[in-house]
Amino acid sequence: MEKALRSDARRNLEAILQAAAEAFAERGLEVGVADIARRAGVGTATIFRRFPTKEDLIAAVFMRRMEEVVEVAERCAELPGGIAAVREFFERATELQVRDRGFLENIDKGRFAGDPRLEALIERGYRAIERIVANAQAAGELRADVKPADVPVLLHSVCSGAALLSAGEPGMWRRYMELVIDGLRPGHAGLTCPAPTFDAIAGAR
Amino acid sequence: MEKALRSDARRNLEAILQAAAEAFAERGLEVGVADIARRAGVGTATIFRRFPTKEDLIAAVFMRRMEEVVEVAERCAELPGGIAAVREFFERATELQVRDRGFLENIDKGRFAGDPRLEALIERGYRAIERIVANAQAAGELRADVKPADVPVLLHSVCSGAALLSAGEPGMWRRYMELVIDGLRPGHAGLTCPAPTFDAIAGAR
Amino acid sequence: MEKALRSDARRNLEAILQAAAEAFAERGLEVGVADIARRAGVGTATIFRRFPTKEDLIAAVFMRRMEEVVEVAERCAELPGGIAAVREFFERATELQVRDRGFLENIDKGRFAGDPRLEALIERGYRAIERIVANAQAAGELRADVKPADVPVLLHSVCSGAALLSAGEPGMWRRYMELVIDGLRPGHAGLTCPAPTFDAIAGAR
Amino acid sequence: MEKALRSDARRNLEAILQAAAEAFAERGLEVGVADIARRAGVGTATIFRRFPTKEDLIAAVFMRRMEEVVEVAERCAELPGGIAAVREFFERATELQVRDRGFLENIDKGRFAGDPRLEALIERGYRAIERIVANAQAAGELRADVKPADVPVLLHSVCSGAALLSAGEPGMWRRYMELVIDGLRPGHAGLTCPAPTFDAIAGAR
DNA sequence: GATGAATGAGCGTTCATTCAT
DNA sequence: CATGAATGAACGCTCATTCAT
Repeated sequence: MEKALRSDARRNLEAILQAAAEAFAERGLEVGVADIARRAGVGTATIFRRFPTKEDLIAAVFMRRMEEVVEVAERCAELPGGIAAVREFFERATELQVRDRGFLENIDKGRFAGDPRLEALIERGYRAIERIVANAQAAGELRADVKPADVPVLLHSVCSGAALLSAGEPGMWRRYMELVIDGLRPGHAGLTCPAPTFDAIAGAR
Repeated sequence: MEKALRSDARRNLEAILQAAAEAFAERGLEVGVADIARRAGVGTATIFRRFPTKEDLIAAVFMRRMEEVVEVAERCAELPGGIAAVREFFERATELQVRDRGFLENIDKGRFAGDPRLEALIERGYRAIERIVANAQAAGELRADVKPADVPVLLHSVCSGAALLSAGEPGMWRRYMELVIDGLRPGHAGLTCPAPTFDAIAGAR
Repeated sequence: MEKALRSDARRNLEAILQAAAEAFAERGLEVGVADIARRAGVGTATIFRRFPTKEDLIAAVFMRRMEEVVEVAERCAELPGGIAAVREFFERATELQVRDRGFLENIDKGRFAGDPRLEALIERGYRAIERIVANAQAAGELRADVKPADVPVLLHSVCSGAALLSAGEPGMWRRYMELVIDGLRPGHAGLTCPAPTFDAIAGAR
Repeated sequence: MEKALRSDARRNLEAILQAAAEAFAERGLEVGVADIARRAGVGTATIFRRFPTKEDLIAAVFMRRMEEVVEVAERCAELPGGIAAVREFFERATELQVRDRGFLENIDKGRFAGDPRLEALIERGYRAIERIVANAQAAGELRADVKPADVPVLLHSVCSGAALLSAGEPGMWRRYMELVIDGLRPGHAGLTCPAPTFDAIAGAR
């Protein structure tokens, strides 16, 4: 159970998380803690009181964004099946990630394999993705040889590719999302490589 | 004109580039110069003699890899047209990049926009890609609304996505390459977002 | 407006400036920042918090000493005119500079021409020197062909010369000051070389 | 006895000394050995073959210039006595030193107390200065309370002061030399501080 | 003997983290 | 509890000096 925070403390915590989220998103994970503190209008020590290491702060920010992604997935899992739900998930999730340099770096670095809260959250996301995939495949609108674990991989693909252009062309991610989605439709030759499992994704790095 | 190097110097230079390439590939661009020197069996100053700054070393290593990629593209541009040449390019290029964290970081950071030698090299790559795309579209095996500038973006997409798995599953990139290639085949609905130009890729970051 | 410093910070700042002043005075400007930190009983980063570069620390120490010199000049400008005030200025100023290797090096290197606070301070010094010279010449005790800009040059002359002996013979500077002052008295043949302006002193170097 | 050098070696040695002399004069003693080697058109190792340490090279260059100064002194000691010979020495010696940053730095740092060849040379200079002073005092044109050891101190004074202006106003040293010489004429009040000995000059530092 | 490449100790500087107020 | 000052380990880089060719 989390202790109840005093109201000013809660406000500070929120300011820190928001400042960190902005800073990491804009400039990547190497922004200094002092920069974040300045943005949040607090002292550095206040940050370290809540987050014993910078890593912990990164994880918290990452977790928040990941929560949004998982919620998107869960909402999409409730949609009437079909490729439209897959596309909806890619759209919403890409929108959340493509401008967030820190988030993409976190994924690239493959961190946070050990955090149980994060793992539980991701587990929820996986379950939702499984339903999205199952629904679309049941509707015959998603090729059968695609597996749920492909989805986060392809999502990251779209975001990383589109991020190359996102500074100058903010909406360009949609183009690459569409191209990838088109590859997921039925009617293609079989894949020559067996599917990974979810477990392989954040694995040994 | 480059001066001929003494044999020991040439050996050391090669050792440095190889050590740096390995280190950057395995651990990313933040590896210390001292680590690289140790790996190469030389002193740190030996590195700085050849590469006045760490940035220069990074650029040299990046350039080497990029040369390989461009050569692959040029070779594929000579192949009999069709989607097979596109696939061949993606295969060979992904193979080169997917295990190289430093290379992917360089792309993500959009560096080296100002280096004229690199820009000339990339220009060559773009020309080759244009031919690959034109050939495949002439053969009716590549959807018409795909443009050459999409290729480097999609290549980076495949590599970034597959990199998530490459530690544990070294060959998995092929799966995602195939999925993306399938999205490039003709017969899909039109893309809702106009194509970027090459110039937009390494743009304002 | 300068923010008020916390008491511990103020103490450390003072310790740093004093340690730096001593170190530069004794051993010249090439003393390492780490040496100064050790002398001051602080970590190196504490120095860099207040002085972003070593150059800034040097400038601050230089400025402090220069302030003392300028205050001496202003005090001497208030004295009843005559050569005695000139001598008083040389005495007090030489006393301040002759044991300070760092200060003399700074003058020799002609640095800090660009710092506006320093230039304003030096301007004040020049104004005071002009008064000292005018008073002494009005009293007929200073030769008429000496100009104000000669004073800082001659002061540096005395200090540099006397510094050769100051280690073994701490009071010897007085001898050379007297010799130089004697050269400033009226009754000598005219100088063959026109006077410089203040502006020429910290000029192109 | 010096070994006879092969002619190319002698040429190299000369080139090194000249390059070093120029470099030290223009930019001070902190110029890198590599810079000097480049200027001389030799490799760095060639310099270190002749001069085991940079210090030794500095000493050799210093010695050469000092030889010129001593020769000037000896020539002036032969002139018909009077203040004119003193002035002639100051003129020639200042001309040699005022544009030579390295030389002045060497004097300021008080080095080379231990080199027997240098000490012998300086001894010769002292003897010559003693004669110059004695001649001028015998002629009644130099104040009696000035001692020979004052001369090198005052010479350095003139050079250090005038060096402040020498970049922009190359002939300005003459002005300060004249002012100092005027202070050496008879007819001034006695000095309050006893004269130093030659031994005190390069003493404890 | 001459070269220039290699060296490693040391520099100024940064930053996540701890401590005193 | 919040602050910002202090810390020291680590970084990129330089240079007098040594070594291999």
